[in-house]
Amino acid sequence: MARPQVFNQQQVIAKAVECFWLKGYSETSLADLLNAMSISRSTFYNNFGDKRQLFCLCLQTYGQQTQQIITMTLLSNKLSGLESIRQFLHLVLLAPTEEFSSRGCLLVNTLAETARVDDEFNELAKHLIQPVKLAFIQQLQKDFDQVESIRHGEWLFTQLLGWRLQTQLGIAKNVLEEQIDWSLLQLKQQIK
Amino acid sequence: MARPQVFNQQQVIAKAVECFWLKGYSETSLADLLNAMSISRSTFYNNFGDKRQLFCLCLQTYGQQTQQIITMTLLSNKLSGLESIRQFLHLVLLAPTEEFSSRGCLLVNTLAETARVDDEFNELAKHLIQPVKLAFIQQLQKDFDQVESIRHGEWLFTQLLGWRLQTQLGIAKNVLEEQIDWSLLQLKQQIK
DNA sequence: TAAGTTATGGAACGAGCGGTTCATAACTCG
DNA sequence: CGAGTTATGAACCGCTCGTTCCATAACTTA
Repeated sequence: MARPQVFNQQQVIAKAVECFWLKGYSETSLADLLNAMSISRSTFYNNFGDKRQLFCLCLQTYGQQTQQIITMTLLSNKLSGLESIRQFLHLVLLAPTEEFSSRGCLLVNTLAETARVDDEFNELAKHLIQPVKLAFIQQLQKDFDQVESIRHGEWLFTQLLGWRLQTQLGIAKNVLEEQIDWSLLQLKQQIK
Repeated sequence: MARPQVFNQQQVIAKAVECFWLKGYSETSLADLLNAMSISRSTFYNNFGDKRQLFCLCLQTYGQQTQQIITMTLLSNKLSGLESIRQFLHLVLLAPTEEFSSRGCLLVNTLAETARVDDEFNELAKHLIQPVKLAFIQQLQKDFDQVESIRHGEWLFTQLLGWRLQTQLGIAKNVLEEQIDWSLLQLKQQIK
């Protein structure tokens, strides 16, 4: 009875994610989005509300993909706690091509961009990145008690934030790898 | 022969720094600046060129102040290498009031905001923050050889970036202090 | 006083922004 | 076919942005 949607919803959202990922929320104009998504202005507003709503949707989509990476690496339970964390860090920090790693992480970028400026976005990003920290803590509980797992998990999370910023400043991959290995080594030496 | 400048140049620049520090470059409007600086539109353009030029000036001013903190703490040479680094970190991360520490660091904020978006600003911020990393390395050379000083200095610098982000996300001061102490402890244990 | 410099307020600019509206065309299915 | 839904492009809105210009006033010094 009705004309079907011609565009692939997920594909179009993926394009929007890429825009926001590349330039951040405020620097991404509607023209940028429409161009990348290859839809008309009208279709945009009919389907996605407005720019803010689309951005929230993009954050959530990105968050889900992050969840999948966590599930694949951190929660697969094949490796020891620290080794699964190492695998995760390698996957998100070292494995991507230069073009991708220079984008950083959409959630971390959003945290930095919207801090002190946009509470709604900031809270959402903060919420969506929590699973990473929690997964760290969960893995560390294989080797440490509750209190130490939390302490070390939060310590690692802080470093992850630093590394994500560093990848955008153009840190050399081998330096980054050394730092990751060294940090994990410090934790390994704490295991009784 | 001429009417003297009525406003205090340094004071007015300090106000501009505060604006950019609070909301970042793009979110700070000219109206915000004029209001905070208490000067007219015309005076603004006559004295500071335009918004971009003023921002560069603010970054440099902030960089100089950072230099002074470095000189006071890191290069005073009264303490051991690691202890002077601890003093520096305490001063910039723990000592400020909640209102101040939630602003983060103007240079780090700028790095995050302008990455992938504005090369000129990004390069300038990157340049102005180098002294911090170099001072770390310089201090570590009291206890480590050249190669290890560089490695550990860059590692600490990465953590500083993470901590600066964390302070904006509202990390508890005591957790932050624990992390700093723990990181420095790891380095201390490396001293032969 | 007169010349020269600096500050001021206000008007106006062009451009870009996000968002709305509308008429029209494309399409599916009863 | 015709009802109902979806997509489209173009025009348009009001707003804010950074920036420029100008006439005028305030002030110092020769």
